[in-house]
Amino acid sequence: MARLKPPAQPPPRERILQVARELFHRDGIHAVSVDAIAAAAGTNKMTLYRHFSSRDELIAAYLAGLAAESEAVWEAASAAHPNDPQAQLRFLLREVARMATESDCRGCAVANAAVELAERKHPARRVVEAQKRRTRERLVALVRKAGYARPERLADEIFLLVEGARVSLQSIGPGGPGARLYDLAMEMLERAPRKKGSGHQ
Amino acid sequence: MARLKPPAQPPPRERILQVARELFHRDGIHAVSVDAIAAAAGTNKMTLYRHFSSRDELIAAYLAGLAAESEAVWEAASAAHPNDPQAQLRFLLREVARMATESDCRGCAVANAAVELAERKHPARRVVEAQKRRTRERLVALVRKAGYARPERLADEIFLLVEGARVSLQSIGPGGPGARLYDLAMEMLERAPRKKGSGHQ
DNA sequence: CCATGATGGTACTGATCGGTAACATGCTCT
DNA sequence: AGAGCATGTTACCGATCAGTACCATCATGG
Repeated sequence: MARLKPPAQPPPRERILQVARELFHRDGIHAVSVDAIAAAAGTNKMTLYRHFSSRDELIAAYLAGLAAESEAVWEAASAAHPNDPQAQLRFLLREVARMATESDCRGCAVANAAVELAERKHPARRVVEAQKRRTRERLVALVRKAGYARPERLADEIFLLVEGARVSLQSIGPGGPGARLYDLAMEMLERAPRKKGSGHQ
Repeated sequence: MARLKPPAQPPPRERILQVARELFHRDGIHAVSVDAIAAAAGTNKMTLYRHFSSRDELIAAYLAGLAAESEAVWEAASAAHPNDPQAQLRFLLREVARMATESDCRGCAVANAAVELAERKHPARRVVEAQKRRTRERLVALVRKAGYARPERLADEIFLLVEGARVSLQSIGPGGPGARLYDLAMEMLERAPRKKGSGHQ
């Protein structure tokens, strides 16, 4: 008796999204079938299609989940170092650099999706573009808040370094230029000119 | 009479590779069937399989062709500005920056292949990795020849900027940070410290 | 002029996959 | 207990695709 229901397991929609997150990122979106996702989630295709009207919509939901995760990282940075944009930058760069040096990491799942989904009208592309735009804006804002002159320029520089590190991880491997990401970005932040009148060193 | 044979058209193998280059890059590797390539090349699947033992081998040949094309660009830079590594760097950066701002460009086909072909044992991955490694080495050599201190570091910085510009082109679009690629790289080259004793300004 | 080899064309197989129908099960709330 | 609803299960359809068999065509070279 006393069948415990709450701890049983999360509802199928969450399990499906969790499994999709892992398999899509690890094997590539086009390489994973809905059957495989449903099976790995401990359910079946029918239940999957009761929660997602199509495979493409599952992909879009997957990407939306990634975007939410990215937001969470930014908020974690803000929470860890409130009112210290320099420390937040270091925090974020440390996070992404750590990921971009793991040998089994497949880079940025959002950027990968953009590469895999070449059709310009794919519903997931809107999510991808929105997420990248948002990241760029947050980065610009943070760099500006840190007191740098030409914040858009410096932010874009960092943005490109990060994106480059994460793609090249998949082509040239973990020993490639991406291994220098943290050092390069940190030196860039140290050398970059501050806005005059900024209170920083 | 006098049927002209030489100008007729290149042999099917070349046509197939040419079409594969266009379609694989434009639509993504996994989105193009061998039927589509054969048809677009004005031939058929049977003839395709007489020249390539499998689809994967066609992909590998496609990537080998891209690598050869990349070599040609480096040699063009060397030929256009012999014994002027600075000018060669500008030449190469201008080329890649021009491509990375076209709205219909799908970035680096080699890097895209690495993203699309997640299986670590895919025969094409060897070609991808070799090409990227080669590019990195050439860039390091050129930067060193240009008289910079810390050439590996500066070369990797440029490498990451370029790679980042070409992926982000596909996610955030042509108005993204990649639009600054040329300016950022040029300023980086101007500001970077030279090896002491270097004859440059 | 005929043999040979490369190519074009058609048709097929076997497998995978997205998506759906129909039915069975089991939980929840009343 | 019973209604209702989400879920599990199986089977199926239609389409696509990699790869192959088989034959027709046509140029070339002896």
